[in-house]
Amino acid sequence: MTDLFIHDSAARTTRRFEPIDPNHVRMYVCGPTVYDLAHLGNARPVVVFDVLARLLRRIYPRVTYVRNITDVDDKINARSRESGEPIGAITARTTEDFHRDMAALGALPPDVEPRATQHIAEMIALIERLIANGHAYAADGHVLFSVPSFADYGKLSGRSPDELLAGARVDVAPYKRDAGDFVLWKPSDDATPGWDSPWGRGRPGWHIECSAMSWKHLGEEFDIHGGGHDLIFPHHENEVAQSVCAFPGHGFAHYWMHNGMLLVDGEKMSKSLGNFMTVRDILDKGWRFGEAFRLLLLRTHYRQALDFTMAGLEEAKAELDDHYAMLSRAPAAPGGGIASQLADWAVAPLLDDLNTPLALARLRDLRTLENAVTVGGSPAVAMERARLTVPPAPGVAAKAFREAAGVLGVAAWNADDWLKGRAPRADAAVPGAMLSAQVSHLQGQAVASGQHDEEADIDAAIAARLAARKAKNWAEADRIRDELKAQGIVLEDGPAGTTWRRA
RNA sequence: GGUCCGGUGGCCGAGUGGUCAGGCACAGGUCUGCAAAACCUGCUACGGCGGUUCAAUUCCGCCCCGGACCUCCA
Repeated sequence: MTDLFIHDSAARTTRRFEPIDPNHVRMYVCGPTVYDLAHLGNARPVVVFDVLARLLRRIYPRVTYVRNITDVDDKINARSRESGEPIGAITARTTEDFHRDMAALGALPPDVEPRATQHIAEMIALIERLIANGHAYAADGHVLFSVPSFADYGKLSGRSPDELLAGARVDVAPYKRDAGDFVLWKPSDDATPGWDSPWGRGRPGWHIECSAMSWKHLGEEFDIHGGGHDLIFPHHENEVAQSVCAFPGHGFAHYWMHNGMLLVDGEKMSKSLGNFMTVRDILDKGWRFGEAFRLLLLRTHYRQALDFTMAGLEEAKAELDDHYAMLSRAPAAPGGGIASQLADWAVAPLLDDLNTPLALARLRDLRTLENAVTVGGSPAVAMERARLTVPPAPGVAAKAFREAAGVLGVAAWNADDWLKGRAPRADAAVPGAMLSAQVSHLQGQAVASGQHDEEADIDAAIAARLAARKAKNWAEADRIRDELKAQGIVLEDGPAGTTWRRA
């Protein structure tokens, strides 16, 4: 395994990744504010940084991946006022929905998933440090960060405080010393959640939670901080200001990574625009569309904008169908040797700032290699790209495929279950946490459909067709095939007999 | 208005100063009772105008178009 390079938003260039401690890589990614179902755009950073976490774990002996849950926020308060549902119920339910949806996208849980409400003490401690260091002040029940006190403010997002003010879209609160100052702590009235603090009963501002939680779980300084591109300003800019000023001499995050926005009809999908589609909407099309959506996300480089279309989702689903068909055909083969060499070749593009589209192209070459040696055909073109001089033995390319696909987190299901559209039963490679979350959500669908009886009917129809074919009664054989096709069952005649799959 | 990112073949989408991306769709072929699957072949593009260079899709400048951010946002 060679070196990893990642694009650092702060440096605005791609840098070789050099961990603070090669024996323990630490990463923080901004998680959801839990007041509503996750939309498609929310899923992008989850999937992107899931791939990064998998890659880091392949390279380094220990990785701590922290992704927070923001369960105190004025949007949550507003939702509660509108619906009458208690705040605790909203956040608990939405957190559970989020876990379920992300699991259905094949995202492994982070190592630590801190809740903002459980880190109020750390936030208060940070704010006290900032006041003591002369970077924050209390005013009118609020505590504000003093932007002019931090010379590097604006460095991350690449703007000067003057520019920021020129385009500011909000009125400046009277208690601010400087128009750019932002809230660390604000007072709560009796109807709003609040915690006792040196400045009275109140609640945290938006940015302080991430500074507090990354500090608590990763320390004053850590390797990678990730999130959506739209968080660079003000969220991440303010995080830097808070953390660096609270802990002078520490660099906070060494690398900043930001994923591009997911668009729909050419515009950013966002809750404020109301043009969003939820992950749940995708899953309602069938459990296989969870992984199809994950593949769709990875087919575009993470820093590019991605325009979501249903046609793209269907294409991703079809690609997975072909992958699983290959996997179900391939014989078992030992790992190591050529298999690991091919897996490394397929994964290698990820080392270049997570070039998932190229890695996926190599996965397709592994599929072609396997198909050529197990089904028949020429593996020459794929061999050339994979720099092979001899065709791999049957099963070897599939073995490599499984290993490389595991880093991308795709093609993780049992191949036969996928093809036959059965209740998902993940392969052993899929960790239990993911399995249980997916099965609990999805198992009901298949069981309710009376799947076992249906499969018996399909097998009977295939047997009847076989008899017709033996009698050279082609009309009857084709009639049976067409009848099954109308039910979404596709038959394939091969040398080893007839197989079927669900379209 | 300010800052930044992008415009690649019918569609999606990597990448590169000179030699292959890849996928989908489409067309043809091998195989097959037919079909499907699989494999093979074809389809050869880099928004516009200048500049640098022996050579630019790739570097620079300008223009056009799209998008993001400018204290709700993944």
